[in-house]
Amino acid sequence: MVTLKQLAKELNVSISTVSKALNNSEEIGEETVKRVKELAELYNYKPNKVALSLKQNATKTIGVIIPDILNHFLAKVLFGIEREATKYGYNIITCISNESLEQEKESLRLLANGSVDGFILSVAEETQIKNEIEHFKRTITQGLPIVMFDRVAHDVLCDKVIVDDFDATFNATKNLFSENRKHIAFISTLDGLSVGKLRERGYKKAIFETTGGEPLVLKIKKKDDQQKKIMAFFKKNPEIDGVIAADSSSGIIAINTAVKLGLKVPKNISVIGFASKSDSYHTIPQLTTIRQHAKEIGTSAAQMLINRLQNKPIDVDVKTKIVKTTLIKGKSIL
Amino acid sequence: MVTLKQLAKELNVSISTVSKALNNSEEIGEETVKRVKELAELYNYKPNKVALSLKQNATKTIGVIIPDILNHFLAKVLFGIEREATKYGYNIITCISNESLEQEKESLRLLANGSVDGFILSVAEETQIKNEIEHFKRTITQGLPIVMFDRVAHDVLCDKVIVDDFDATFNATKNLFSENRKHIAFISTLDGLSVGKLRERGYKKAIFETTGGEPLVLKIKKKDDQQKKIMAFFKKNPEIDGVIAADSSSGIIAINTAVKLGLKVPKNISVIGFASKSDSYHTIPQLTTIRQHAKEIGTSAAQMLINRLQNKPIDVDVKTKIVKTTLIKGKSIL
DNA sequence: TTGAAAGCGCTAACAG
DNA sequence: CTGTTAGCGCTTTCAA
Repeated sequence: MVTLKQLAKELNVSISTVSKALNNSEEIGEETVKRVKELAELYNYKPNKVALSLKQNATKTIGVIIPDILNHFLAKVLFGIEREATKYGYNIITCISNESLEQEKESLRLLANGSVDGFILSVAEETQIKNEIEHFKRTITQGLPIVMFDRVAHDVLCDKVIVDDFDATFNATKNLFSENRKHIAFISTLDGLSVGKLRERGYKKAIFETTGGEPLVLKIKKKDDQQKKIMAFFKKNPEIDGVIAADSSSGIIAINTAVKLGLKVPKNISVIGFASKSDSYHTIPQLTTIRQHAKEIGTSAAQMLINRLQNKPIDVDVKTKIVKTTLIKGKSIL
Repeated sequence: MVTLKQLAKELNVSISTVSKALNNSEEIGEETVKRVKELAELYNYKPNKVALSLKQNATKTIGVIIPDILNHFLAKVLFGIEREATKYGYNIITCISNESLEQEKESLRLLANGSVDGFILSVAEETQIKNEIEHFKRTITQGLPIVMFDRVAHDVLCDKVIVDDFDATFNATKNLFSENRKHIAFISTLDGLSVGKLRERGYKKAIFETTGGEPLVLKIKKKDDQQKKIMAFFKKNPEIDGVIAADSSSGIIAINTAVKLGLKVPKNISVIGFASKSDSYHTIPQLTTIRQHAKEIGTSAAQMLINRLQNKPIDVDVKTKIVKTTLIKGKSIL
């Protein structure tokens, strides 16, 4: 890479002249500016980012820590963050915590050394289970703002972007009741997560409000065979005529399992799942989905962080933005 | 963030003494080292990454440019890259080209200013179609090594990690012939990509070698309704008794469609698709998949790049690593 | 209109 | 054993 120094030498002027010329300073003579710019162009000069960062004490880089890149929702949020960040001239450094508290801490620690100006993150499962928040607080105290999305630590004072998980399942369940379903089950692989709990509560509230009957909940662990669990669940509870799935794969597998068991979807059983558009094509009939607008969540999170970074006076009041879900009707409900 | 300067002042020693003490230099007295380390600990001192990068003229950061983060395969490669990079103390800056040549160029340009030490990338679809490679060459000439994976530009001299796409579909097709299938179709959404073409060729070669009959190919465009296309294809060609799907969703939809049409899988029709483990659970029976070992591809790519970065003498000969696919039998073939 | 110098935070050669 | 100095590439004040 060419440096100002090299250009200056070649042009027989000083480094500062070159710098000013390239930055369109009024101070420099027209002729000089022209000469400088031409040579810079020729050598494809680009200001060294690292030097700029050091000088300006800001990297224009955002640290993003997500628990799982293979999760379609999280990947899509990342996409949204990347788009928005790029738009404002920010780069993103991505770390994957793998749902591990240790890795989350480590990533935070490693990047909190001037590598990034702030963080956008979704809390790891282990962190939520152990309810650890010190590492977040420490980071914020150090002067690095954090924006949390989806899985948030409520006790940490920072900006947040969340989904209306409770309302989403509440409304979805109500929806199935309104098409006269009597035995609506809830299937979830997200038991350890704040969002999983909220979704379960929304479902239960709808059940209690409507029938006063017993909720029917199937919790699946990561290591379980999801297909087998769901098949066994359906066989054991043949009265099930509606399913709310808290995650994308459970909804897909529920439909396929129902079909396999000879049930007609949606004639005999309705299914609604948290899933993306592309997931909904993985079943026949197409899955009715609760969309979380992952990309918008990413966009909002990035906006909030960049906003905070650019408003120098440390704004004390934190904001929580709720991105509302939308129920997109496929053919899996009446 | 605390700096050496502040520590030095507080300790009444020089900056370099502090620096040396913290770096366990032999030069510094035991007592001093102790005092320095204690204060550093107290203030949670961490060397400023940006200053180090400037000094050492290396950022320990890798630029990763991928065409689509929502593609499960690419996301998994990214995961592999992140793991391996982290292991060696490298961070990754991720850019998403969105299959666009312009964005790919822009990302390369924006990061080639000292932000990263090298690149790992998979070529955007538009770039492959237009066959543009100048931006890659320019970057390499600038001294930034590139490692390409999966979708590579063969005319660019750089390290590459690729999949044995041709062999994979060739063998998969042969496999279906060996279970006595007579009318094997090929379904692909990847027509514009180098890997899509290779997969088609592998299939065709197997067809020609075995039956001498006509290949039966369905190409689906991004904007098409994939479910409808596949349904129509099956209806128009009821003789089909085997399917090789070049992408993950086509395989899943093919099985679901077959089931919908009343066919028994695998009794009446076998299906093999390029897909991940989690995808294979999206069908009943479980999809037989060609696994690309995405994570290993990421790991290898990262290793190759880091290796090149650490072997200062610019190694001229480039390597291409082929990661072999594995056929994982589900229940969708005999 | 141009240049010299300081400084961002750090390391390292060299001097004391 | 400790300190001074230079320098990584850049911007910016101040001096010429």
